[in-house]
Amino acid sequence: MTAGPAEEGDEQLSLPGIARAKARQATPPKVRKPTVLAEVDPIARVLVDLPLAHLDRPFDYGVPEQMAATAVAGARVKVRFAGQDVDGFVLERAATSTHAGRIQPLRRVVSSEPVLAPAIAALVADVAARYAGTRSDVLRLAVPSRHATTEKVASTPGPAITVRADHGPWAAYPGGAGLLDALGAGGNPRVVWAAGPGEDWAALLAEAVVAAASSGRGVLVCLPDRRDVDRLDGALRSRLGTDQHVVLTADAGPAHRYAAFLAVSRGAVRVVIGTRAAAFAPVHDLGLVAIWDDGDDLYAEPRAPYPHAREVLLLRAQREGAAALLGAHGRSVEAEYLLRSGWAAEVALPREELRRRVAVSVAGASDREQERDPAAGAARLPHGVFDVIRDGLVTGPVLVQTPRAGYATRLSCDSCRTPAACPVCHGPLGIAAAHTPPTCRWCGTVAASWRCPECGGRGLRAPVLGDRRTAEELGRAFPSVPVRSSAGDRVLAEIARRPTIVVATPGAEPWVAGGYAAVVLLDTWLLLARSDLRAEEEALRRWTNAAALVGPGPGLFPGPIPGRVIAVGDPARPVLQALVRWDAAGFAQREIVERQEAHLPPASRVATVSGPAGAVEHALAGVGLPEGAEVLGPVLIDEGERFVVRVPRMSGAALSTALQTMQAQRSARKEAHLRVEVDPIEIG
DNA sequence: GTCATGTATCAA
DNA sequence: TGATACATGACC
Repeated sequence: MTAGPAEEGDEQLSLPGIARAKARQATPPKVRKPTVLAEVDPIARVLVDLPLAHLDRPFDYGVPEQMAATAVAGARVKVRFAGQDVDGFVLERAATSTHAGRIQPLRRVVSSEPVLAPAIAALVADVAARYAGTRSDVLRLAVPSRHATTEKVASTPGPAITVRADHGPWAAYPGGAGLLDALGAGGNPRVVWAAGPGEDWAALLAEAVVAAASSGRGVLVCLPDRRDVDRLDGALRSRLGTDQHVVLTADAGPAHRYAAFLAVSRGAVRVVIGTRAAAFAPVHDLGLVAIWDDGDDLYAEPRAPYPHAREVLLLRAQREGAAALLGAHGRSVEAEYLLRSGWAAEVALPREELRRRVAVSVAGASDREQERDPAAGAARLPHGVFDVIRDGLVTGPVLVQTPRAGYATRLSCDSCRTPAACPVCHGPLGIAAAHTPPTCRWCGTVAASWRCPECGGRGLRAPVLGDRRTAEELGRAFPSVPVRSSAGDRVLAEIARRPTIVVATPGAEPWVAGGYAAVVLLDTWLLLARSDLRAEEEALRRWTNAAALVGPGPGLFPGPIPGRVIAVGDPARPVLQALVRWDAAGFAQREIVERQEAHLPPASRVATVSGPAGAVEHALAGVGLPEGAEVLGPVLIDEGERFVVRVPRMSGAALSTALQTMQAQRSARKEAHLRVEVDPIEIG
């Protein structure tokens, strides 16, 4: 045994006769009290917070007698690891250790609060395995940082939930009542719910929550952003009061966040709603996981290992035997895949009910049409749109959705608006800086003599648009009507149902009780001009979400007529036809077929591996990739190179395991860190 | 990651 | 020969 600086704070186990002399020390050597270990379960298996993939496993520590009662499973502790103090969580207590070497005692129990429940420890391991990451990375996402003052306050459990679900809001959905009954009876149905247009989705979601909660089980709901969380929060308050559920969002302060977390982890509250991080909430006796609008990219965690809230919830439903509900106006490709594979059943409105609720049309915005109607004054608003706005304003507010300025700065033909493609590689043309010629954003070719392949035009236009300019145009066209704008950092949550023009960017559309009198979708070509693979799916999701805010049209005779939605764009595009037919499911099916042929998710499982030039290729060469794996690349990126690995969906777990092993081996060999992303939302 | 140990390398 | 640098493996 060697003396070193680490010796100073070291403790010893109760082995007699090993007292260490400190000859050179001037002060008399301190007599260390030998550590007496706990009588019952003297071993604590500790998950140590280390950034190293090859150390991502539990280590055994001795539990000193005085920590016998506090070092409980789930407690935060400090331990000595390789000579330094590090944080960890007690996974479990045990009578014996299988470790042959020396066993160090725990240094300190930071808090006896069991913040890492066994179910969450298992989930953390599942998520780490799924995303080829480490448990310590996932733990940072799953367990909020401690707030000691908050911890001292006891949590008071709310009374038992006695409210029964009301079947009324689900009446229009075949299978809706059955879903609520199954949840109320303690069953575990798995459902993809296509929320209809004009639906008060939060009210329906609240009934599903009430149904599952009334069976005595816990419920967890994830929503994309604060606004949607607030809506469900409101709906739940009117059904359950204020003390039966808790809201977990990142924007609450650390104290408030930790208090909410503790209320859940202590079992005082069993209904949790929140944004993506809430997917890890330690809800007791989980009976239902639900997610609203799972296609929203806010569900993708930007921190390693980049898990997606939908996948986290599905892993929990699987492991904890809970029901699952995926609700959305549109349909993500992944949700459609759950239906196709038979894992979930669909709950949707019948066709005739859809037709009663909404009528969608598409207006082409050709220049000729604008010439015919110069009085309109607004270059992007074809005649039909004015009629819809004018008619709608008779009874209520009209929503005008317009893509964000600079959202996709791809040039397009200034006469027919076809997105401009590079003549060499068909990449998107853009302008890098003012007064420079158009350049391909993929290969860098300067397209000085560009000519539109569709119409032969030579002019290019930059999409310099925005909600403000649109608002000005509409204000001139309808001078007697107030125009309000909702975008960016000035998002309106809700407006009153009176004649108003509301100009909003996608995702910022204000809610209006009773629905908009009409919805207008402008510049659809701009949303489609994005260059990534999910552009169409994402555009349809955004249009559908705006269009779904429509309420019944003016209904004097003989009852409500369908709410009117009009989109400005190319009526021939399949994605706009899907919108007209209100058939996001059909579009998702079509996407799945195309992606199967192109070996793209979800038909295939894809991972990207990036790192310093040369390192990635070398690393992948040494990995035992599953059968049928394709390695694509490299693509040069800022920090080096990136490869894409894809495998048949069946081999997804094997791919994750292989990449996790690769990371462990690299970290043991002290090789450069590689970034691995399994199922990235988009590549590039 | 830190720490301890082993082997290679070099000036004296 | 000893001092130093760098590689390697354990870490409970």
